[in-house]
Amino acid sequence: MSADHLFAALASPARRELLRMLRDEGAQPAGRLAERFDMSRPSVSEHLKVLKDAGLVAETRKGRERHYRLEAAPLMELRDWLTPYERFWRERLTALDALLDDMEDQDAR
Amino acid sequence: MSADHLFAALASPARRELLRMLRDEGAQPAGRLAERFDMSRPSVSEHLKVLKDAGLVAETRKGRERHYRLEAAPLMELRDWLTPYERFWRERLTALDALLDDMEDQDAR
DNA sequence: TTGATGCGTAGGATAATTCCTACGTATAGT
DNA sequence: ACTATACGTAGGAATTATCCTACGCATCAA
Repeated sequence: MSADHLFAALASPARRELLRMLRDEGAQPAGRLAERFDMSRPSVSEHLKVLKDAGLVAETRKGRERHYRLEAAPLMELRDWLTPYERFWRERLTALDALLDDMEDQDAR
Repeated sequence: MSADHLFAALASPARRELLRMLRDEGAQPAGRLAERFDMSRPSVSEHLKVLKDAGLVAETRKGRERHYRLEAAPLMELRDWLTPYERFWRERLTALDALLDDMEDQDAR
């Protein structure tokens, strides 16, 4: 629920890259993620922990492996957070449209 | 353009609150924003600077005042960043639907 | 021109983040 | 039982973030 954790988790490029990998390549064990990362395996583990605390990732243990999978629900909260700004954005656009219309009126004279 | 600056700017609750104020109350001078903030005025100034560097805010100088206004365009980039995750989210939902359908089939027997 | 107002910048203390290596724990295979 | 594998955690160094007070620079008002 805490938006703070969510935004903080997304602030790191490394964590966003992890999310992207899980999104495009599906659930994976931590080690496989770390292999293609320019970062030590333990550091990747910590990033995964941050993502887990933010609810962006969930783990299922399979033997000694831990598969991580993307949990997109918090990102939909982010979309909700964004909504009132979209409205603002559109207002700005329509204001711009109005301005352009005025300029056309000027030209028409 | 750099998504890093954008995400980093949004990581701070104080900065998100500033954005909300500008969104809900319109453009304002820095001092008026700081008045209702549990934070020193110079600190608010720095937060505004971070927001400006991220393109989320623009200033227009009016005499000795500086009016800050929200620039929502970068947030629309954020929405674009979000899009491929929405697809993932829907896939999960349809997978859940399929599962529920299966369970109904089971019950129907 | 003088004094007050609106804001930003400088410098610094403290806390948080980010990365590492070393180590511990649990499972799998032999 | 013993070794190798897949991880996480501990502890610490280096960087960055976050806040403050003190100060400087314009602008306005008289």
